[in-house]
Amino acid sequence: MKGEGRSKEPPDAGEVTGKRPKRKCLQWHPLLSKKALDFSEEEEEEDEEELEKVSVFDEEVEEDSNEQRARRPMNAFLLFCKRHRSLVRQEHPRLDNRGATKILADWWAVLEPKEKQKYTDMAKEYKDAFMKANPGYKWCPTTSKPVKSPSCQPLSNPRKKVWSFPSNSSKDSTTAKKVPKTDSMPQLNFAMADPTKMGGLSMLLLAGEHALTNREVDKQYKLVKKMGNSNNVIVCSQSSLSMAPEGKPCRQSALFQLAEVRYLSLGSQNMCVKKKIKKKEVARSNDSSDIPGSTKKVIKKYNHAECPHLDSIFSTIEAVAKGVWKEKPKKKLQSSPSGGNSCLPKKKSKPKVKTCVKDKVIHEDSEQCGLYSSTKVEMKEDMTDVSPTSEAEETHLGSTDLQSTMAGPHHSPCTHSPVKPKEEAKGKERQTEVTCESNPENRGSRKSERSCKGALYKTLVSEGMLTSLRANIDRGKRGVFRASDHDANWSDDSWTVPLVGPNNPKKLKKSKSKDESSQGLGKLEEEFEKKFNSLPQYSPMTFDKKGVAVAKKKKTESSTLQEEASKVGKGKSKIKDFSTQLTQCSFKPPHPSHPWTNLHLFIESYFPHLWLVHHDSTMQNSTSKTKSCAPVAIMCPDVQGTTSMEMLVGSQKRKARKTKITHLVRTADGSVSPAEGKDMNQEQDKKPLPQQNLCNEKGCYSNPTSEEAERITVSQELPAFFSLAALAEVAAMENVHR
DNA sequence: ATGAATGAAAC
DNA sequence: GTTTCATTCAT
Repeated sequence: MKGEGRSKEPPDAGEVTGKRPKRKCLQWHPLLSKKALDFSEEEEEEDEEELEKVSVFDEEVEEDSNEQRARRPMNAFLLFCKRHRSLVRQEHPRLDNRGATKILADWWAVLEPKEKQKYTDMAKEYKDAFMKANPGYKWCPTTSKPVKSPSCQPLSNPRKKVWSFPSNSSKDSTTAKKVPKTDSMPQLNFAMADPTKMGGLSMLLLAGEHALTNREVDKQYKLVKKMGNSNNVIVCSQSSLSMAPEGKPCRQSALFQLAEVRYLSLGSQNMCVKKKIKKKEVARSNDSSDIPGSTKKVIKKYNHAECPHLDSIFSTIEAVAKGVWKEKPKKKLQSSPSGGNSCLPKKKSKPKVKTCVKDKVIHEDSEQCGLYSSTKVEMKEDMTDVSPTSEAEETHLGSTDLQSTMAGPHHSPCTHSPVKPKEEAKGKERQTEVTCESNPENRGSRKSERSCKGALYKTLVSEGMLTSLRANIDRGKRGVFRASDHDANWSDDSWTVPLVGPNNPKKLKKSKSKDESSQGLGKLEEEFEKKFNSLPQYSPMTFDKKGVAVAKKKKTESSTLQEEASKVGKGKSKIKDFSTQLTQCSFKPPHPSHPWTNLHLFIESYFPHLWLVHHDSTMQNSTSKTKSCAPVAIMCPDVQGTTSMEMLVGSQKRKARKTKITHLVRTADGSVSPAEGKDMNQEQDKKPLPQQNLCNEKGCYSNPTSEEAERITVSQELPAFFSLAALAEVAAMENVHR
């Protein structure tokens, strides 16, 4: 087992294709170098390393430090997304994230530079801080080959450095060298601690995060291990909690505090480590499942981290222990309990795993901590001690935190106790500016959670709390509002909405999980949150207006269209595959008899943002032209980006990846069908499809024949734009008949 | 795990 | 130019 991990390494390192390393690479390095215990291959950067290290305790090889890989800082757009996504969701509850992202992109596009400024500034600050904290950080870790940067590599092992965490990767030239052996931490801390630089909370955050994650964690783990983890864990969580409140007074000092804490050695408590455990990891750990340590570690992490929510955590842990974690569990069935053992999946066998998961879930429900074997025991311990406290604390903190953190004038609305979301919902109705959204998400320091988010999220989903709840809400709301307005009260509140049923464990859990996140945060995170929250949040209305304005404006300057069209025609055309989008929307084709108006409604409901544009610009076009290519065009930005696309603000700048491109090909029978494959591009280039359904010089689609249209309508497999076109066609025809 | 967007960085 | 990966979270 131990050895195995290593075996993997060679391939990665050895073969450098020249391409950037993929995720795989990430997984690789930490253990390998060391000894890779059982984990042999770690999946992801973060967590594993820690785990492993722990095991190692004696010596930490530098690699340990490396293992952890810091996450890239968010860019302006991402910050914007994070800040506004909830708003978008409020407006369009139906939309899934992808759709929301599109809208966000549109919004972003229409924002004036000035308005973007804050975001870009923050992004920059964030980045700078990050880089300071992580001197040698590479965005894209080089594979085996070190890039040019000196920071990276150690001669001895090129691969080891790959990940480039600052701490270890630190530059050789500077002091870094010693860091690895002794304690890399100190340096980092200091750097961060530097008052002059402290200005950016982001920096603080990063620094703190980073430092903690790497070294601190290791240390903690070690300590814990020695001491007996369960207790430690508890302690940690408590301490962190207690500190939170007190910390608020001085934000700037947060960093310092962290540093202090660390150095005190206190022992373990330092704040929260936020790492997410990847499934793979889990799986691996599982392999080694026999080893109690692994489980423990996991548990610990969670506690510290932002995942206070014990229940979910436990379940996750359990899953991890089993090695099943990754799978999505369906709760419905339960298999025999014994099954648990049987499923130790080293690999991911889906079916089996599922079963296991189910078992787990069930167990939990029934006995909360029904774990298996060794894991079980430990878990219990932790739980007993922790649960009560943590829970109470959580709640408490939850509100407290919010207030202190959110303090911002505008945030007030958000500060509500989790318990009563409803009220807010009412008031909230359109107050986009306030940002309730920040509340749930931000407040929770979602961001930091990123690390654990994946796991947590999965857990939630698996438990059915998240998805189902959300879906239900959506649905319900939809039913009510749907036609009328999209104001949608449905907002983030709904998330909190636990109201649904206090009794219901699921709900509770859910709400809890949120709270937990908030509470779990460290000060640093809080700071970050603050800053983040201070970013302007623009109301949807604003964007709508802008969008319209832009559209109009663009419309006036139609000249560009031509260009685009020609461009497309040249063969550069790459078509995005919208079919997925459509399908995602649980698209239901309107009844053929639907009149145009209905069609519009339909479109609007499914593609709100598109509709927006369409409304404005396209419609007119359609009037003049007999054919309604407008909607189609809208659907297919890249291609006929021409007309309508132009109006669309933003997005579509990027070309679709080759892999994602769907090409239309006329088949022998004359029908059009999507073709996949890389070759398609070439084909397209060679044979311009303008003649086909795509677009003609004017940038308009030729309409499919009615027959074709119908056929298409039936099968949803076809690219969205075709489907829409077909729909439109059908609808139009029907209308005419009437 | 995927994808949807933008953007920064590394190729 | 292309590819990764940052964010979120429904699927």
